Amino acid sequence: MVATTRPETMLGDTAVAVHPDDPRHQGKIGKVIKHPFTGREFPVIAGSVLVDPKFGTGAVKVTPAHDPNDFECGKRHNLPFVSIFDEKGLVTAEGGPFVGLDRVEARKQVKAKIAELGLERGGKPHAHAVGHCQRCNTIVEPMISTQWFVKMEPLAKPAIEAVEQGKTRFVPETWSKTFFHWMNNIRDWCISRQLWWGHRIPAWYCAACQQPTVARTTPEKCAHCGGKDLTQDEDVLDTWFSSWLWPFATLGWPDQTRELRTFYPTTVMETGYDILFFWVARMLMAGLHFMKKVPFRTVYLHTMVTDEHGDKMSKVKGNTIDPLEVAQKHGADALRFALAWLTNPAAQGKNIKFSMSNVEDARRFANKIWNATRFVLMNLDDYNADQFADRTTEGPDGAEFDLPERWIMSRIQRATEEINTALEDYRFAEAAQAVYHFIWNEICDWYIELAKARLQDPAQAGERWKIQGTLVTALDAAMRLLHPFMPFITEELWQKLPKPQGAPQSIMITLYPIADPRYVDDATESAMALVQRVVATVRSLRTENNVPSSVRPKVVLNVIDDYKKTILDGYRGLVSEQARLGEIVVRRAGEPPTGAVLTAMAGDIEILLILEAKADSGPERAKLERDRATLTKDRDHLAKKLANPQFNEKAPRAVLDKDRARLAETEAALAKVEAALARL
RNA sequence: AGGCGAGUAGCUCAGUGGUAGAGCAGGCGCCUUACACGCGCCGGGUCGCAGGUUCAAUCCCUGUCUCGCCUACCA
Repeated sequence: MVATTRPETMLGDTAVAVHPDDPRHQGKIGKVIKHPFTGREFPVIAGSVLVDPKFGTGAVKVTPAHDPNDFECGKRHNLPFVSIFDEKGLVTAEGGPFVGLDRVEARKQVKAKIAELGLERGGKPHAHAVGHCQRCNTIVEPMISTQWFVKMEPLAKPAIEAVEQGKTRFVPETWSKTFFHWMNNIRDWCISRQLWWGHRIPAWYCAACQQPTVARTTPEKCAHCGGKDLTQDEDVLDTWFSSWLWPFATLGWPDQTRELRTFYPTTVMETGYDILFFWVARMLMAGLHFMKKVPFRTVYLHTMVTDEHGDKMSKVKGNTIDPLEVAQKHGADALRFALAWLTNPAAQGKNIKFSMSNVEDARRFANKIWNATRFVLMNLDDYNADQFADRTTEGPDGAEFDLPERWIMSRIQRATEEINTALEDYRFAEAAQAVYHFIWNEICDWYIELAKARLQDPAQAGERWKIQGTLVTALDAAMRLLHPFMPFITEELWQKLPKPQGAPQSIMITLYPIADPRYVDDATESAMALVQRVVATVRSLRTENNVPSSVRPKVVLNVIDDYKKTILDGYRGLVSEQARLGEIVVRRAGEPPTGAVLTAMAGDIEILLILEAKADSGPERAKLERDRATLTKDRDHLAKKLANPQFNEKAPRAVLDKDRARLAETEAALAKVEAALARL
């Protein structure tokens, strides 16, 4: 008794296989079976590969001409290969009484005939794995036919060696494992395709001797018998069979063109990881075979772009996006930036979940850049680019520029460094995010804001050209850093920026920024960080306590060291402007002011906001209590850590010093919070 | 079944041996003369689970669970 999901194929059976160790079927191996319909006689064979004794009845019918596994089995056991379907899916003469039936009809009738003869032994539901056409869902019928293959092993070997020797490397490197696994187990490549268009296979069959003649041009006569009646193979070549020639065929090969000499091999091949075998590995093999050199030195593989649910885009499913439509709606820059933002080196099984909201975010970013540039241009009426050309952080008198100018110059270098490093490592998302952060959070949120009031202040007219020049410098750097990610808007805006004599005609031919260590300024950055911290804390205090933006309260800053006093004293104007304050007093110590006072801590700096009248102390108390909880937790954690003798003994000096300093700061801040709470 | 990955804030994802970050989403307040495609502020995470190594683990090791991808197979 055998089980089958496809009864109709029994017409082509030429054996029944059982497992050699299966006690149920021991005596049957070698016996001959008579086919109930065709009358054909065939053996019961022992098949340890094909048969899983735990599955079904432990006996399997073998149809070598219509099943890939049975085909292999048929070769192993020298079984006849009986084709029971023709190319239209109709039963051939081999099918005996069923001849001429469509395969679907044949299935019904074979089943009925089995029942009629009393041979049916029941059935049960079974999830089968018969192949279906992806587009029309028709069952695919495996059949035997003559097709052309490329012998892959001799081609694979040099490619494996090239990767082993590092002539081509994968980014991320982990893909070389997958590559080796596939290449070491490579199968011959079937290049025949039964499509109605494409390059016809250059093989001709002789009517006289049936032998194939393979030639570059249409042959006059059969290479074997000289026969003149030749017919070309109907099949066409697999598309990848021409694609694997891409790296050199596109450059004029087989002619030794200038382009071929210049661009072969190329540097980076970039594609989705699903293309690794289809194309990348094959280009590598073809390149080594025809050009004797690898086609590219680096293969960058990114994850697949899927829809927002993580489903692979496919025309059949209808979840594809049309890049041209997206570009039409949101701009090519937005589309490009959105993809860059999401593109990091491929981790297997992960993908880029592409959604329109990413494109919309990128478009907002483009809008932001546009407006920032507009602001700068609006303030350049009296600006002379040539005057500023060689100045960056100090004036002709040798005097340093003001804090914001020195700060953004330093930040330009940091951003440039970060972006370049990320790009060199193929971490495109990180690079894109770094540009975004630099432009939005540093240039727009801080530098432009710090520039505004000073540009309008008649008392600072002498500073004006420095601020203007620095704004232009920052935008110039920003546009050039962003250019690979948003080529169109950056060119447009860059063209509008004032430039000194002799500047390049297009942003495309400017140099990509390189960090200049001369402008990296740690002291300036930490001073600015202090200003930012105090401003942020005051803003938070005001917002949480509903102090309207029209009110400009006086503030007292109690600091615990001279460094902070000097910095905050020196930049009271900036703090006052950004935090919308009135008078600012910075002091080392003093009695807490009486009356309507709001208190908050910026690290260990105590901020006392003095109001006309104080209303509800609830929000202030809640915030101070939250601070107290956090600070207490931090203090306990640090104290416990530092009390551990093994920590003191084994931890690096720098870590110890840092933690000790942090404990001291935390304790000081906590004491001030406690005092403020007591006063409430 | 074998191979390869991933599990971190509501979502999408960064990240580092020294007490966690972004974008978006959410809440509150603002038309503060570049931008409401905006500005300011706020909330939110025992970094899948269990062991181990270490002075110290989200990060290293082992096991485990879940999810995904690739390859093979499913009479």
